[in-house]
Amino acid sequence: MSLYQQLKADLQSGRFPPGTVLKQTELAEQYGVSRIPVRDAIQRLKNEGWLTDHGKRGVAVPRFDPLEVEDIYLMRMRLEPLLQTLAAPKLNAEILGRARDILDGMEEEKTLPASEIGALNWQFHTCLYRAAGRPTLFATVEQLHRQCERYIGYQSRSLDYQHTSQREHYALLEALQRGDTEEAAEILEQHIAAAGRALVKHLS
Amino acid sequence: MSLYQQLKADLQSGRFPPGTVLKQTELAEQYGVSRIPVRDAIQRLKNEGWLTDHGKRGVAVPRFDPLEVEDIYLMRMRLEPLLQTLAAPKLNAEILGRARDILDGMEEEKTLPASEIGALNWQFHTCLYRAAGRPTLFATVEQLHRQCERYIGYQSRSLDYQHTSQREHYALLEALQRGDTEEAAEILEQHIAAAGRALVKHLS
DNA sequence: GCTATGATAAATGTATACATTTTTAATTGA
DNA sequence: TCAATTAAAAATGTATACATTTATCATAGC
Repeated sequence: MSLYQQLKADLQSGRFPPGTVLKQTELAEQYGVSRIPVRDAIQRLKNEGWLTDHGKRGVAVPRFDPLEVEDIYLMRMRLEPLLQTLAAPKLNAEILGRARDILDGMEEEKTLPASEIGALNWQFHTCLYRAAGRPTLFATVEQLHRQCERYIGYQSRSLDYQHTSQREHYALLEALQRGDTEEAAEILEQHIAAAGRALVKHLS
Repeated sequence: MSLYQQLKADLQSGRFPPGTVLKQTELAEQYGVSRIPVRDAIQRLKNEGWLTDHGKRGVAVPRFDPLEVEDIYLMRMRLEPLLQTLAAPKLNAEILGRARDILDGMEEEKTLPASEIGALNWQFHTCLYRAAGRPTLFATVEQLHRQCERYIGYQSRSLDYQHTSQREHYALLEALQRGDTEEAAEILEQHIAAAGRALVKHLS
């Protein structure tokens, strides 16, 4: 397990509260490594929004920023329906089947931890997105999702929202199955908007 | 001047043709530094699309990929009008004046090098975008622009396109001045689409 | 008491040296 | 001759040591 993964996990778990300033030297000591891997990890985590520059020295754990959440979800609302629309003509029974399996898996297990639900949820969408064969667009969409992870964290969502979300997932899948690409894009846009609202609500 | 800047400039200038595989050791030797700053520079350049992973060892200078250009411009077409729309209500005479000054500056100097034209062009747009006060959205838009830089490079655009582009810039500015936000967004979307087409045409 | 300036400490940037991994090439065996 | 296995080389990952920059604090001057 790389230091990047360790540090990211610890940031997710809340070990370093927002506002904390981290120094290379400190981190190297704490994790028992030299500063070289620390530097690498910090640079990656800055790109993913887990850390931000703190003046000229050190990096800080950013505070939760509702405006950042709003921006990310606005972007996702515009890019993900586009990617899915590009994927739609290339979907086949196998891919749609895999997507349905993922949904069914989320449905069955009532006892899944929140982090697992989140992972399956993203697997469902990427399973469809990947079919587009558009690596550049896919990469940006993935990046935005990684930026969201900081906010989603390990916080559990309400069961109420989880139900709504699953209904939307199935509706999306059915629209795609009958080839109604525009309807699917519309559902997805609303789905992302709802996720954004739920997240903002949860954070405040 | 950091190694990152040097390396990026050399990639832009075509010193390393697409397909070239670069090793940390080689680069460190060539630039007369140790591998530490080389590693830092490589990681940043990978994030900006100037380099890509090459299996498990080394990085490669990516070949020009029309699909990547299409993806980037599709994204820009959806995100930049959004950002500008958010900025529109916050524009004032001072900002609009600065934007106009930049345009006039591009107009006057007929002898500007292509790279300078490109820089001024981007200054014009960011001058407007910045007013939105949406750093996250702005950062993603900037990142997409940096990804474009690899393709725009130092290649000069046709004077014909340059004229059209400037007309669109002025039309955009006027729409914003009279408060017609929707018209401005429409112009911007078409402006980006045209830039994308011109670039693809130029590359083939 | 407050600001300015300089000395000290701390943090980061970089070089060198070593450890680990991966690739390459060569040798062996069928 | 070709495939497989192993030894050598090369490239990357990481630790330690040093250089440079930035921050902190104490002291001097107003």
